[in-house]
Amino acid sequence: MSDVPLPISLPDKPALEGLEAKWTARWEADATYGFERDRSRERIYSIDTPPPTVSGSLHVGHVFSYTHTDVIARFQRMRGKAVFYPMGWDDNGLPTERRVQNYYGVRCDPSLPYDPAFRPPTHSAGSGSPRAQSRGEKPGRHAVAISRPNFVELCNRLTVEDEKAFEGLWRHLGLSVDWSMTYATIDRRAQRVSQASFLRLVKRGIAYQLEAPTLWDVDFRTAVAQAELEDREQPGAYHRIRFARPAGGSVEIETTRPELIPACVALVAHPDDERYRPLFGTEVITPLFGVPVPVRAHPLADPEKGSGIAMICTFGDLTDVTWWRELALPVRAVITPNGSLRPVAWGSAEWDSRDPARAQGAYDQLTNLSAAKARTRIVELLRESGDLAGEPRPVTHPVKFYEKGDRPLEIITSRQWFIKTMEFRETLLARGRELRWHPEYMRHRFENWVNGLAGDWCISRQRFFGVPFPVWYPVNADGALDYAHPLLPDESRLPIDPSTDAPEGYTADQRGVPHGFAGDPDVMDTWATSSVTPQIAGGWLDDPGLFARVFPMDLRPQAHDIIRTWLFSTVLRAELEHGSLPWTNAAISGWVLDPDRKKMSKSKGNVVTPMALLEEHGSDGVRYWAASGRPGTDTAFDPGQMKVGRRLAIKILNAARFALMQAEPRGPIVEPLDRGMLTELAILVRESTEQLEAYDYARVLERTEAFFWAFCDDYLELVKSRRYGDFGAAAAASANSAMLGALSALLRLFAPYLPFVTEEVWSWWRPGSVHRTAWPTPGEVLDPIGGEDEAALAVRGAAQRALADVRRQKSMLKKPARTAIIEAILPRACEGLRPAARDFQAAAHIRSLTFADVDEVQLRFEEEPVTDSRLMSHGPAD
RNA sequence: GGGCGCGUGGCUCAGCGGUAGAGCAUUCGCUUCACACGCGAGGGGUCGGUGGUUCGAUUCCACCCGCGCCCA
Repeated sequence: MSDVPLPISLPDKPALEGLEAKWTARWEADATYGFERDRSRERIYSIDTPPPTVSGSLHVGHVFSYTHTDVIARFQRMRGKAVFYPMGWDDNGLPTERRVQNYYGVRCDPSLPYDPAFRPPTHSAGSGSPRAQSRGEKPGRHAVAISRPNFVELCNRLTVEDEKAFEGLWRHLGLSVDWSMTYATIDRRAQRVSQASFLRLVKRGIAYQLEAPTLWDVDFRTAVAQAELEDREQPGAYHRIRFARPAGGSVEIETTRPELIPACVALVAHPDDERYRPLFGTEVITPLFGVPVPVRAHPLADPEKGSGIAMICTFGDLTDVTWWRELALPVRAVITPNGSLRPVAWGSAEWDSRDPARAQGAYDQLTNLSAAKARTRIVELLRESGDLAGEPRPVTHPVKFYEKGDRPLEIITSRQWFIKTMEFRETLLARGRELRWHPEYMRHRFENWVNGLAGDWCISRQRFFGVPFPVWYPVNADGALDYAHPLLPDESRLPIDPSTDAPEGYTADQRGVPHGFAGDPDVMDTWATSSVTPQIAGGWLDDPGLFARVFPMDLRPQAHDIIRTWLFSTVLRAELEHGSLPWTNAAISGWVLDPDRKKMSKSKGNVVTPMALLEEHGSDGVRYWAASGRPGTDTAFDPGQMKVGRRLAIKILNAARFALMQAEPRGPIVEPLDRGMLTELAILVRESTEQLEAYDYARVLERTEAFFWAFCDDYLELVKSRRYGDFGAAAAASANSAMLGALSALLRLFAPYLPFVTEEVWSWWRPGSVHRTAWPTPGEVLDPIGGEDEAALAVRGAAQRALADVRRQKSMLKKPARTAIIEAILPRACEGLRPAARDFQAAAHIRSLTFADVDEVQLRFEEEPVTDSRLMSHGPAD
């Protein structure tokens, strides 16, 4: 501790109020958390923070997990690393579109031209029914249709506001982010990186387009990826349905989706199923529509399920897709992108029927109905025709939904861009083993997901506010698009928007005309951009010097629910682009649970907004709660813990005030209690450093807190009399020097967790910011006492225990604290405190101390202090 | 159905081979000159169940039960 002490200036009544405002302003003005980019790689610690989605509201879960990251960032900074810690905003995609629709009462119609004079309707004008609002897609009858560029403008306008609110909250929480490096996943830099990376993948054949069956949300009218699915238990019913055999007789299948009978292309049973073996290779006739379809064999058919024979449709589920592909079946699609049944001309080439008139009569009653309504209607038709065997049997079964959607997903054939993943599965598993996970067991989530991948990653989304595909297609003489020869821009032009920019060699007026061009209408999946945040933040294309210093990054912190999306896709992209991991460590946070042990819901998070929490308990108090949640562990939302944290912060203020209020004289640390305390502190420092290196921040906080509390309640009490000078200047000097050394180290140990109170106390007597000060070392703590002092450690322990023994006796006898002890006889086991007997006797108010063969502490008290009231009632003779 | 995690005092959680710990809550006491947003003390648990390994298990192993998450 060689720094020159400042003149000590102490407040009369230290308090936590106002520290957030005071210190966030100072840190900003001093660029305390500015990244020093000229360091060499090994002296940099780089963090790839998941950009929060600004259109969602920030909730306590964000505060929780981002605090964990900040603790690590602050620790590494104090360890001497230049910490690369930018914040990003994940603006693009559906959440923002929904919010803009609801907020402004508009909807996007890409067919409209840009209107430069457009003014958004006031959002109070109403935006549809509550249900429509909650669903987000249908802004209501009175929503104003606007062009895509106008819509994107509104998206940008709203996200700017959201970003300000988010940044304000993060600053108030005390995140040590370098705000000069902030990015958004929709800004030009992000678009350039996304598009360039995409183009490189196209050129290498890793990104490809294909017309294929794709999971599709009929409300949002967009393709979705496997990672965005979730299974939901839904009520449904098994319908037993008769298919006639031409030679007579029938076969009964069971299905939960009878409305897809017109889309049936085959029946399928297990190859070993004796019941159906004779039927393989024969044909059966679909009910109502009279379509001859083959009976086929395939091992995926489950003999135990239903009747053991199933119908294959275009497409009822992903197994249908597998069967369709592997059995080379035809396509007979009836579901449209909006989820209704499309008109069909029965008897035409693709829609063969033995009785076209009857098929048409039946099907016309289904046309334009939603799948759910068509199901109800077709059941009635089947019942009338006698093709329904028995009554539908209600069941509850898992149905695939888009995680943000309201209606079951359909499988629609459409043209989409994909990134190859299946052929990299082994490589990805190897990368997963290479990555250091905190906690280790989270690796299984990743492996589980990679092993369960069912297909390549579909990255096209039929949305508006996102990164456009930098692709055009030539328009043939007949007006059709030539998908086989996409027109790609030179990388130097990026970012481009194919809906407003023209490809090289074409002019703008050739858009959409024969021999002209057409832009790809889609935008990229939000993860297609978010999976390159290390490249965006690290300056991959525009700042190679920076990129080389920060990539692969040191840390990806995130919650465990997005391992399959964010973590997975980022690992994939880094592998494809750089042949490396994107980061060396992944620190996985748990969730915040409400008192019912459920994940804290959005609505609940909104009841107690994060800012209100920070204001009530103080940022340090909330951070204390957050940092006590161990890596990966779901943690209960617990205001009680925040209060504990707040009390700890107040205790730090008061203890520091005590230590600093009479800091002279200073001198050699010779007293055993002082030496023992510092020896113990050095052990804490050493172990804390090791544990923080291993991302075990919660344990460090717990142990530092325990040490600090004992430091206050035992050590400071034991040395109080001596430091006030009762035993002479040299003895006081020893206490003061030890106390200040300990305070300095303790403030630094607490600094990553409680940045505000530690900075406040630091400013009373030390130069600069505690957050730019070197992390304490055992050597630094031990230097003034010439190394560990085991004997002193034992003295301290003995004194602590004996003090507790005396306090116990005194408490059980209900003596006032200041009651003096004329004589104390302690068991010989306590004799170890002898070298500190002076301090011990002063703290315990013991006049005469002896050791003897007794089992328990024996105390003889002086007469209790006589109060005025006793004088009145008992008289002076007492 | 598969994977992972968790089940320790009223609550929230540590510990993880040697006769049970913390904080909160509760009870009692104390205005002790840094702090009553404080200090001291007490009560409270057969560490989910059953087997096994071991001189010895809350701690290791197996199975079971319950809860949660992820994936089918």
